[in-house]
Amino acid sequence: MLSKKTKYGLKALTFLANQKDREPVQISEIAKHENISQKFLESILLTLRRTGILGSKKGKGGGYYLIKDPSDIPMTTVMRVLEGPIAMVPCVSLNFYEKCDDCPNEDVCAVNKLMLKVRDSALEIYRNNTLADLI
Amino acid sequence: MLSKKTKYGLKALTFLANQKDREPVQISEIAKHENISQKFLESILLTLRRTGILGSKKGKGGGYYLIKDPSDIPMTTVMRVLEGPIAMVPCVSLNFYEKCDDCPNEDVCAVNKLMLKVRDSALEIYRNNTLADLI
DNA sequence: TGATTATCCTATTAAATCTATAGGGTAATA
DNA sequence: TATTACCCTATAGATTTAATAGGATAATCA
Repeated sequence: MLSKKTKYGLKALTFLANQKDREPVQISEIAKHENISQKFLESILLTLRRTGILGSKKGKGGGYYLIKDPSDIPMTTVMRVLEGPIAMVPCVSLNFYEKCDDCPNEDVCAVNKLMLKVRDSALEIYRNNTLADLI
Repeated sequence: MLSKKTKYGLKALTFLANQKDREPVQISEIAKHENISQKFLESILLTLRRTGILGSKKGKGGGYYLIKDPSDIPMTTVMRVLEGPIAMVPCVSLNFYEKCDDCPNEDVCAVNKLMLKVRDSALEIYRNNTLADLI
């Protein structure tokens, strides 16, 4: 199941991408428009800023804004930052690989075999979709 | 992330599919061979039996066995039984559809749009892979 | 028939994760 | 220098997942 963190993050990003200009938008405005708990959204936007997807401005007239063109923000990046690994098991993860401690041999593991295919198909979607494709 | 329930269930199913004959295999044997908590596995096998994927036999010489040919057990069935909906959000689920209460309009929702594609790609994998493809 | 075997079933606990809130700090603006 | 709005950490509440406990039931076989 997709976490609310990711869901809210995606909604916030598309809201920002839909702005006419790149002027900062206040957290409160995004939260209100997208029906999101403001404080929760605050921490999500902070994460997105730290990753270099968003920029921010303090003080009056401040807020968050996209730092890149929506077509330069692939869903792989967004998903990994918000949701974590795209793979459903660590042993098929590209960016977060980890050996399963209960599985003696990856090469003959059915779970590994199946989840590798699932990962590849998901990856293809995320790679071929940018923020621009969602608006 | 894939739940351990699903992971263990898949391992148990492939173990059964790898048996030469269709003789019942005891829970304890599967649990030992696949490094799974026996009691936890017990509840998983029970679920698989209730869904009609496995058969069981009580008493001496009893155990669990596949009730169908591995090539007649698609991963869509297995995943839905063990993991639940294939979709990552209820609003794009075929078998477990539910409207999001925080989202006023599905048609313009970015999350819906993206997750629909992800669901379709996952579904294609699960539909085209049976238990026979995992062994 | 009765002892043994192994599944069947419910309830409960323990652990982990997710979601949300609280409360104040910091920097920019006018 | 007052106001605005982001910045940051900690924590609590809720939910889900994983595992355990303990016995009931049914089949087998001597």
